Amino acid sequence: MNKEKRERLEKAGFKLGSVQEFLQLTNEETAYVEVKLALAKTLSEQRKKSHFTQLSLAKKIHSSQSRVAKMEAGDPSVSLDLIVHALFAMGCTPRQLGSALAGA
Amino acid sequence: MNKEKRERLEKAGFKLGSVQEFLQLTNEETAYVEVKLALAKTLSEQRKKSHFTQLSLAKKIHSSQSRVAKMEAGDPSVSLDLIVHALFAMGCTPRQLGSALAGA
DNA sequence: TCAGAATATGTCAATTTTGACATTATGTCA
DNA sequence: TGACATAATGTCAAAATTGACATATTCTGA
Repeated sequence: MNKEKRERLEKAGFKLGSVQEFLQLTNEETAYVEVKLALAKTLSEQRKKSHFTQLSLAKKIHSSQSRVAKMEAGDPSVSLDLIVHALFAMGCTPRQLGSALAGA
Repeated sequence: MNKEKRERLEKAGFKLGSVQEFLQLTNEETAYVEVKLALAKTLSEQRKKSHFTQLSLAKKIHSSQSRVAKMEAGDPSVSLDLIVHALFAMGCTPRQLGSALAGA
């Protein structure tokens, strides 16, 4: 959108900048959540494939069963870092992470 | 390795479990760092491609120039979450993240 | 060579994430 | 059914991450 059109619209009362920003933020947030959920799902699958319980995985990465449950649920309180660490502990390769993300 | 062999080796003084654990932890850490650096590099490239300065990117994601510099350096004090958020702000798709990781 | 823009580095209070724990829910098998 | 393993949910103090700031360094034209 060019400057003139923006100025016309904003003069007409449209808070266009902030709407755009809002939409962009929600899109970013959507993408972030999708990535988190894709990794969470991969972790759950990989853990079961490796015949680990949430508790045994927790021990392996020096965490707790409840936190592993939250990882696999994609809970807002867990970081991507934690999920990624867990995935590597379950034997995933960076390439596998890449595949998981491609499907997000 | 089976239980008997492990017990023989441990009786002989090998702290096998912990050595294995140590090696595994360092491998996990290596993979994690590789992933972080791959994303950091992608962010730096994508930012330049989008003609943003570290400062303008910082504004866009409500962060600061210094933190963006640390993101692009893969500094230990920045989380994957922050880098991923920045990547999405620069217009990356989850699929692009996947490609970046595949090359890690 | 200089000035200004861009980037890097160090620090810190405030916010967020963490492991741990308690408890509840859901399977699962005899 | 009931005992037991596994998984889900809520809470919280401790630990890690964050934006902000100050400052230093590097880059880039003129």
